[in-house]
Amino acid sequence: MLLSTKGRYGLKASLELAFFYGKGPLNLKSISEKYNIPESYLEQLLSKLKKSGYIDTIRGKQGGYLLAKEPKDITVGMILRALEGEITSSDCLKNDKCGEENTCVTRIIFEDIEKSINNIIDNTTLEDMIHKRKQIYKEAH
Amino acid sequence: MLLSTKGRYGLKASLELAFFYGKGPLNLKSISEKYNIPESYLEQLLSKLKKSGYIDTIRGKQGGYLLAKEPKDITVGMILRALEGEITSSDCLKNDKCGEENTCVTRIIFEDIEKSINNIIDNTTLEDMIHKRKQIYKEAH
DNA sequence: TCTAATCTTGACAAAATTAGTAGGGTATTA
DNA sequence: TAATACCCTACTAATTTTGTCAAGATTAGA
Ligand code: FES
Ligand code: FES
Repeated sequence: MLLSTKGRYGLKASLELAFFYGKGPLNLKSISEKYNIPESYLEQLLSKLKKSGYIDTIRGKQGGYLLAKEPKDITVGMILRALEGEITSSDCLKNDKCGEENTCVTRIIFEDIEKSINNIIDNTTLEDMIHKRKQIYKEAH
Repeated sequence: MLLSTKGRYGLKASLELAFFYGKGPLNLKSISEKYNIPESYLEQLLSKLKKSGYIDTIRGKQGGYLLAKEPKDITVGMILRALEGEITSSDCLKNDKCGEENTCVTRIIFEDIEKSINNIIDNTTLEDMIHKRKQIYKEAH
């Protein structure tokens, strides 16, 4: 499996923040309840996203989390990498554990897979996803 | 990470068998030594591939493993799925743990990723990889 | 000022998965 | 018939995932 719940939870939360961009902070509980994500776990994820610079926080009453940049300037890849680390098809690509180095054929296909994954996640912004959500709602109603 | 060592080891071994297709069986030790894969571990993987019908075995002296079909009839996807189970970007796609079901936007991107992965692994056969290996050797020498 | 709401931090723990190890059993053939 | 090689199951170690918990810091608003 490419992504764990970290990426899934974190991306959903980011998307929620993107949806509220410009409308004030969202607190942890509201997000964790809406998407049924354990509060303390989500907290850790949002903390990572903050350290990576994608999220800002406001402490104290009425505080919460908000996107640090415009939705169009945050890609899905940024969020996923902040949470899951490098997104890779096989870790031999990063740590060359293979031994065959330059003549490994298996490597070629792993690279192909990885390129196509990166191509998707690096070319989809949170704004793109908001647009898609709007389309979905239109179709549903 | 999309693939564990299971898929990596197993794909390498399968490729080795594909390379020797029609030239008699290869024994476990020769493969495990060549690619530096723990013997007993590889044994388990090859056993799975046998149960899935991609590999035949010959017991006893002079025995070993051989591909059960022509390299052109075995895809990378078949091997990987036999070893790793369903290849997926996020398991919410299989077990709909999400709760939003039909209106989940996050799901869309996971589906895109998965399609592009499947597109690659289902359209690459072991024979394709053998051709690539030959090209690589030509370039290297 | 007091207090409740909120994020902050770091340690801890349970569960699941991965990556092996080990060893006895079975079939084949030189 | 002995050596070779696959077969099978159980066990273990290591790692990662998926949380839980508690004490603290900050702030808005009564
Ligand atoms: S580099 Fe990944 S298997 Fe060779
Ligand atoms: S279906 Fe996967 S996050 Fe909604």
